[in-house]
Amino acid sequence: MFALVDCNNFFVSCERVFRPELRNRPVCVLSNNDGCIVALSNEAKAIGLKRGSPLFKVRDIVRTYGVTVFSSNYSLYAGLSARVMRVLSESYPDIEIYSIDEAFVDLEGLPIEELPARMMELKRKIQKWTGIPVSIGIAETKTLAKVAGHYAKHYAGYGGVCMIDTDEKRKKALQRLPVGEVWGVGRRSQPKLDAMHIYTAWDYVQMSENWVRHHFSTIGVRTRNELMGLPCVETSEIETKQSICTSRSFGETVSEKEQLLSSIVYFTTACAQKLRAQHTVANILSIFASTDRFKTELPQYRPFATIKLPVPTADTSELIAYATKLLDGIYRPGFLYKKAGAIVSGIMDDAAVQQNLFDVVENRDKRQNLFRAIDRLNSGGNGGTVHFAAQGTNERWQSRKDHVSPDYLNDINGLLKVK
DNA sequence: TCTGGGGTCCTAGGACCC
DNA sequence: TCTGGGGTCCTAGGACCC
Repeated sequence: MFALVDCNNFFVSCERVFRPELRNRPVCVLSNNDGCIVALSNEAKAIGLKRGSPLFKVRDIVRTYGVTVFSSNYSLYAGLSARVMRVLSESYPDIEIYSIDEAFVDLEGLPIEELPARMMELKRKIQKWTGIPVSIGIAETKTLAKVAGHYAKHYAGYGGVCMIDTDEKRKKALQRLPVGEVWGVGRRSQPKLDAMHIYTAWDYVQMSENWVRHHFSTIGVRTRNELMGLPCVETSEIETKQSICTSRSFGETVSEKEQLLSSIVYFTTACAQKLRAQHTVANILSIFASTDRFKTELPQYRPFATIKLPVPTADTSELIAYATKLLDGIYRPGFLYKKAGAIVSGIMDDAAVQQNLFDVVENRDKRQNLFRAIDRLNSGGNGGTVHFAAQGTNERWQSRKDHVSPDYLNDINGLLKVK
């Protein structure tokens, strides 16, 4: 059996840990640049707010109901996530962290009849030790555990823990679940499925394997098997990422090349740091920029440029030099740029770098030590302690964060603000 | 005034090889 | 008269996840 442990309204719950007076109140957390709602409390959902809504379109609701709004505070969420996962893994060593707010627990070997009580105890412990409420679904496949988690979260009667352990319960659960809610199917496919008169997860598993393969490929077959109780979803063993993208919308549009370049330098620097953090190098670098796609009355320009590097690298200054060249090739004056980013791909282990006969960079080993030192200085809550001059400081493109909470976990001044 | 930021996987089709 | 069969690799696009 597997358990899925899922933090409830995670970003909102993180903010509430340090602002307990906000329990039972409508609360939202916004995306980067204070753009869209990405997390909501149940009270915010109840007054009609939805995930994905741009804040400016729901200002009236926010004002009328006195909704508390937060800019996203990612280091806070990452810190609390680590605490939740630590509590989890101390009780159950075989866990798979699936996302910032979810983990699967392998319950093999434990008596099934004990599982509900054990998971209830786990839920209580996570709540008490971290302040984060969770829901737990238990079933014999990960997809069914997700289904069980759905019921645990949305039906108060379960008390936050739901187990699907018999065919009868499975049938009931699937018959009441719209197929678009199933993990791996997705809402985009719901209209297509509706047209075929497949409305529930139960309808979906009634179709033949060949039919599912034809219409929804091998992934669709896997999902069908999982819903029937046949485990097909492997433990994900993606330890290193195959591509890394860093990009942001700007707080204000920029048109000067120097401004755009400083943002590209910042994004490239972040990519290099992420490469080093997973002990890899990359041999493809891409950059892109974009005007505001919502302002259709303005001239639009969305250039993208890419280059294959002679030697794979995670050297910030080397990547910055290539990124600068790429920008030279695509920059056009007269446009108002609203977003930009950098992508590294062609990623491989840093121990497996092939030497290039025409390599012009000297002292690669020494430079590696340099960046190791820089990464140490910038680690923990000390991001930005050391950076390249080309990145600039306090540039206009930096994201808006009008409602950000203190950095409670890393900054003593933040803690002092807790009531 | 104002609309997020990451990732992964699969398939089809074309280019190219023998 | 008449034109196979089998493979790999790459890319673009779509769909999914959080």
